[in-house]
Amino acid sequence: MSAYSIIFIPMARPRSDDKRLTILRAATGLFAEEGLNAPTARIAKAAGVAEGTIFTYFANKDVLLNELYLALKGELRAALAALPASASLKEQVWLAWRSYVHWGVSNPQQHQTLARLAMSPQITADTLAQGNRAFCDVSSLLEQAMRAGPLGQQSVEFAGAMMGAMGDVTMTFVRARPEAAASICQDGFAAFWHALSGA
Amino acid sequence: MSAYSIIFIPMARPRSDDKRLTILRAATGLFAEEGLNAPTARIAKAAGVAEGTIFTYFANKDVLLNELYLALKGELRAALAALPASASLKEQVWLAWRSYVHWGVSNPQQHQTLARLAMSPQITADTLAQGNRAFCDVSSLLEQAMRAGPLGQQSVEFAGAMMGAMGDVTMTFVRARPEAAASICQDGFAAFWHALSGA
Amino acid sequence: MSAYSIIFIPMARPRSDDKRLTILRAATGLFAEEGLNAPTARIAKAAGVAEGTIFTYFANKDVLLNELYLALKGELRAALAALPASASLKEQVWLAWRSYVHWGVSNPQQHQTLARLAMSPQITADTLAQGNRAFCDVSSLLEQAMRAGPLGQQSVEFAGAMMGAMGDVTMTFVRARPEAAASICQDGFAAFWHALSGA
Amino acid sequence: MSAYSIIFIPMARPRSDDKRLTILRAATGLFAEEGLNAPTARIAKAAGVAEGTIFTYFANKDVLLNELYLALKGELRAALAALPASASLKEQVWLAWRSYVHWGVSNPQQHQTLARLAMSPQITADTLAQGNRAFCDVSSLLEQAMRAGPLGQQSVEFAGAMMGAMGDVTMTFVRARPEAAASICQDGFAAFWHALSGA
DNA sequence: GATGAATGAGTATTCATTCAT
DNA sequence: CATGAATGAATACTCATTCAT
Repeated sequence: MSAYSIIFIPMARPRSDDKRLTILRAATGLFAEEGLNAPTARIAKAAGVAEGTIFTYFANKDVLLNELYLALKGELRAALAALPASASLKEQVWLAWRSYVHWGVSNPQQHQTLARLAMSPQITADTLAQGNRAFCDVSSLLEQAMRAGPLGQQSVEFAGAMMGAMGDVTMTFVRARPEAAASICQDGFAAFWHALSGA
Repeated sequence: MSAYSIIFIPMARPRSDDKRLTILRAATGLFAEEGLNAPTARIAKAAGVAEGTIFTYFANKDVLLNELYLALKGELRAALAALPASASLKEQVWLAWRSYVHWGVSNPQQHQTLARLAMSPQITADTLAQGNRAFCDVSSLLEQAMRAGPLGQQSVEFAGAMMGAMGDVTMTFVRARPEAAASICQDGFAAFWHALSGA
Repeated sequence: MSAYSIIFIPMARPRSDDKRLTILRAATGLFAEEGLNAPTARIAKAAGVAEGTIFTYFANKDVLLNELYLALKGELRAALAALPASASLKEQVWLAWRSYVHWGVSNPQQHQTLARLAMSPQITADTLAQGNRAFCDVSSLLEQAMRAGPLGQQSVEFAGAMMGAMGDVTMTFVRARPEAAASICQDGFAAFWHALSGA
Repeated sequence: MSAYSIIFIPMARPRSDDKRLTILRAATGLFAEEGLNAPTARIAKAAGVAEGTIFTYFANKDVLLNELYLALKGELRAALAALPASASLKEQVWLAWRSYVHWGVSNPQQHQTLARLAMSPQITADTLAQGNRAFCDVSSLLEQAMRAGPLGQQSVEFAGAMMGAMGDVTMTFVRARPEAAASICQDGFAAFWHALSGA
């Protein structure tokens, strides 16, 4: 950026990011428990801030919803541990799958809220698109894996959506029987891998 | 009144099943477009009845939601054409899959509203259970097909949920590219069949 | 009655007085328990008639309220047993007092509803006046008794109102301690008689 | 903010007791004119506040009613001027009576609303009890005065209720003929005093 | 006449958002 | 910037009354 740039954003970042995150976290919890129409007043209380404060961080509730969607997608992305390039394709997909399921199981509120947001009419197409952008490395993995499989003629997005959907189902059943988590997660992956690669 | 009737029971306009359905249909449309918190007043207007009329057919909005869930599940069930016992297992599953995807694609509002209801905290566990009861014949198909596959150790419900989830994804992509409906539906099924049977 | 008539309405007295009374009685009970804004629908149900039937007997709810007021005043009037002209003035007043208190205690719903109606803005001045008309014989008793007392300069209505108010208080306390009914009723009368006659 | 304040506690507009009172006063007027089911919206308008504001001061209408009851009882209590211990018993009771009647006559809305609230099923027994607590000094007066009278065997509450009831009647008649206020008030008291003391 | 479904104005209450402090 | 009282449009639900059967 040139020294002549007109818009200068000082380093003094007001509106502490900390408080912003606290609000998002409180919203996540409430949305999981009461649905997306949990009142902003309750979110504020859960976050330990004043009702009005929410609106210094988010222009309105819709903005809050969209930013929360991106934040949760970001957390999920961060949870998908680095995929070691040395490992085999199947192993890499397995690692991605496992971290996805693991994230959903250990962060049930985040996962459920993310699922609800994804279905909500308040999340814009733009936000949805932007949310997917971070997952391109997983996409390229899937692209390779699906080539010879039954979805060979379809788009990577199709395979990605399948992974999300099948992963969600798997999480649900792990949650119901946590003691069988490992086998459920593995069997779910086996099913997904067959669906993807045909073998 | 026939001359044979001895006891005269005066009767006001009977509650019409037709009107009940009109309301449910209007609700389906609005819920698909605006989410489950579409106001009852708008539902009434869309159904062409007075606001109060909704509450002669449904005690409150929650009841409306739950009954709508069951009604939509029922429509879906009815759409799953009779499965010919003569056909092979794979063929029967294929027919079920195809009718499911077809139903969702040609009834997008019903499908989306059903999906939203299924995630909503207002639908009781009891309603969910009751909704599944009608699908036991599909379940027994899946049970046979999954035995030797990767989900062999898991419950039928798991397989059923997978079918639902994978079908939903398939519908979404058919909707985006209707001209490729046939191939998308088939490829989706191929993926599902691999996931289910392992072959 | 002809053998051909299916529906036989006896003397063809329309709007059976019986049903009218049933409705008034049901209203009395509900008004006592829930206040005067108990819904007409509930009154109908309690009376065992259809919602609409109420409005063939009473043009609207206000009319129902006013007619109920008069009906209850009438019942009260009927309960004030004939006052034997042979008895002394004090004894006659005592009999009137005793029957009043007794009526209120043994008909708590009637009494409470009457009290509520009397305070309600929906009862017209005309109705109130008409309700008092039947009590002129009691009035003339009071008129004689009050002459030499502290209220000697005031109107009979004043004394009548005092009797009503003091009687109501007495009923309330009898209801709270029914086992002491007799002494409470007597002491209440003694107080009233002193207030009235000054001795 | 003073330079001496160490801790800065940001404060929004504090909840004003003034506004609370304005609402209660508006409610008093409307309840007197239209009965207790005057809509909250109209109360708000009369008080010059937004509809929602009522609910920042009173959790719901029932709470408003109960708090209004206590407020009115409080006003009445405050109106019962200090009773000079030097005066004779009868004179003290007379002062209490006169201030009571005077209060009711010069605050007809307060008085009528208080009377309606006292009969309403929405006022809890607890509120009623709490409302009476402030009147114990009057009670002890009555206790002395009633000892030798016709109510000697009864509770003070009985005498208190009589005073309230007889006072209410007196107010009503004063209101009808304001020019005769003094004599009506005195005669009413004479009647009450006879009822109480027997002389 | 009797019935109860239909009506729609009316009601208490909620809630996103603003703004005085 | 934070706060939370103030706002008023919006919402689910009620209820007196009408009217088709």
